[in-house]
Amino acid sequence: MSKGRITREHILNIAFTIASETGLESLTIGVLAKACGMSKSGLFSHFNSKENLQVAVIEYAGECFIERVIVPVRRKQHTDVTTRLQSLLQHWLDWNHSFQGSCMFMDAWKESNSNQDVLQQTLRKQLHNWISYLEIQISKGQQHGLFRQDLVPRQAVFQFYGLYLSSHLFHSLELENNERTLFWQGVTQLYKQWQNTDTIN
Amino acid sequence: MSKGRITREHILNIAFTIASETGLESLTIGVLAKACGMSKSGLFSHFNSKENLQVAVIEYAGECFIERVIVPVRRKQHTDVTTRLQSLLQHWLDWNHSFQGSCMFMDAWKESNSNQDVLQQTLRKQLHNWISYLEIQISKGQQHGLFRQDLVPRQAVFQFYGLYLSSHLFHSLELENNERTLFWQGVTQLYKQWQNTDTIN
DNA sequence: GCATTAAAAGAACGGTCGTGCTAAAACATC
DNA sequence: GATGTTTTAGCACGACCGTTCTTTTAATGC
Repeated sequence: MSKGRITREHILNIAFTIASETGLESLTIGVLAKACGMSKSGLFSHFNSKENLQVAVIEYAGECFIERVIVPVRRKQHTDVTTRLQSLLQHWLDWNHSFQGSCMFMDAWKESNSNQDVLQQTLRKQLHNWISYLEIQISKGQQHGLFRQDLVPRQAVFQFYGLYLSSHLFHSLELENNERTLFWQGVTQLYKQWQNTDTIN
Repeated sequence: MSKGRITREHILNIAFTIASETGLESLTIGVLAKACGMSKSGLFSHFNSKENLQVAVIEYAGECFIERVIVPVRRKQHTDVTTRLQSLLQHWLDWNHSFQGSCMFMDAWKESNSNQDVLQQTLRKQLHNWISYLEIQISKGQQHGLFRQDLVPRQAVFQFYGLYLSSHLFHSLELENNERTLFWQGVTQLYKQWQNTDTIN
């Protein structure tokens, strides 16, 4: 790998850390350059625009998300669907703990405002990917007879996402503890109402 | 009312509109001054610092929230608890429709990062107020025999908030329609699992 | 080891930010 | 209508932003 690619990766790594802690908006070129121990223009030449940098950071974060959330669960192919889904939620909840207790993608999504820019579209694609991945997991649960057949996967994902967002919000308001009791309580209740009644009746 | 107070109120009104559309972060003094048709320094002298302006805007938004969400429902004292709660959710969902489809308080909460500043504390207080108001409504529902006795109000509010946040997110991702089908579906399911089983058994 | 290419630094630019200071305008009071 | 008090405008400041140049340094290929 060329020297350029290596330092570029190094920059993105540090940029991801900073953006995780203080938001993508606060990731300025000057601050990032200082954190990397290099000059503004030296860093700039790797991306040629602020927007390209932001997009690169989001894509880097996307890879990191897959690494931290999806891959660990994919390894557990031998375990049953329930525990794998549970594990997925656990990793999702923990993937990007910052002091503000939020999720980087949610942060970035809030910040981006103009509907046409590249950054917004990159984020949109990543969020869509994650949502449809979750939908597929729900469908698998249905196929294994875990959930009732009339459950709409999107509705289920919608509710999962709600608990996820609520957990972040309440945690940052100091109304949710570190064990995420409210979150897991909500998940349990969702399972209960989704469960396949065929096996009971 | 003195002229100063009048223009101050006028400024806050416009500021609230701008912040609703493009976020509190993007509410710069220069932009706001231009929108108000006055000079930067003229506007500035009403607040003496950016932070004071931000706090004033948040407090103005809080009053507006009460006006739009709480007051309309409080007027319906004659109707039953269920429809009043329903109406509360409806107004909550609609109170601050911006093009990005988010809630101003959520936006602002994401943006504020330093735990000690006045802005963050102001926001925190407002969110706490709203959450405990919702908890009280749930308690009232319990007292009227609407919900089961072992329902924890905070848990209920946690789930309401989840649906609220999820609805905003999915709407901005164009995965939730304007009738908020996914949201209301979620609300219905929550009611179902909270309902008092005494009346059934 | 040298020539070529890539990477990094340095300095400067126009712009916008929040914030002071001072003078002018608008207002209220008598 | 003159006086004293708010309210507003004008201007300048230092700081930081993203970006563009030119020059120097470092890595690469033969």
